[in-house]
Amino acid sequence: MKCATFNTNSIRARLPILLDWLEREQPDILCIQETKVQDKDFPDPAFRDRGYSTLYRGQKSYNGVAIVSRERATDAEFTLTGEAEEPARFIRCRVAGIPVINVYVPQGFAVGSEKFVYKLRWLNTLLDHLHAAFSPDQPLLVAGDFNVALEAKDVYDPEGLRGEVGFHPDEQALMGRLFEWGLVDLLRKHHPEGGQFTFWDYRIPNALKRKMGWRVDYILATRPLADTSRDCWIDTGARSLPRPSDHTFLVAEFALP
DNA sequence: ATGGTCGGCAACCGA
Repeated sequence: MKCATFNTNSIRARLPILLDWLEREQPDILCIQETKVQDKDFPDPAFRDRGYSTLYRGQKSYNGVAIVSRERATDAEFTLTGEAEEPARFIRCRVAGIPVINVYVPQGFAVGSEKFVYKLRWLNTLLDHLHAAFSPDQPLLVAGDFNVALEAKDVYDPEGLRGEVGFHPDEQALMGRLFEWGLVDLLRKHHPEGGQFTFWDYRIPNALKRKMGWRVDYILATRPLADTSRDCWIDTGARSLPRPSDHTFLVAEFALP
């Protein structure tokens, strides 16, 4: 079983590279963030034509999440119940019997801002949801864009970025509680050396070429599922095609049918 | 080299 996550920054703008990757890699499950499309405009036929089933929840201009899967998903929920509710950032479902959660964690704008407080609250709500609805002893996949880098080896300039949004101890502490609960960071498990990034800021000229990246996208799994993982890797996609995203594909392969 | 990102969507907001 192959699972992946990808922040598209507009699924319509990125559809050619997304479909190219889908046909080439044939994942069983793909979690998508920042679709930036209302449900009525989601490009459903492109996925159906390629043998994939879809779940999506979007809104105008901002946010938007989708889960694309070979097997039809069941038990779909689109609301992270709790204090910090916002549409189009969360999907929970089951695919082939495995619970799957796709998240687009708020970016947080700037440390100390209202949006930063909201980001911390959102992560807290996710943690509460895991405690309430799941057990770390059962298979669970959590994938998405968390907008948080964990350690020095996960950003290009740890000294310069420490304390900034996306690399702040309060965010990292909440991520740490996900791991304490029982989620395993699969890229870290298979490639602990670090220095591998999933995101480069468009506003920094030639950030990709200059290796000025962050690791903010994750595939996480509870121990029973993580124990079956064969590998996890970053795929920058077909950069020769027009309009590559500022994020990469992140992929995990499991020893499951 | 006197500029320097995207995308959505129609003036800026969000990342």
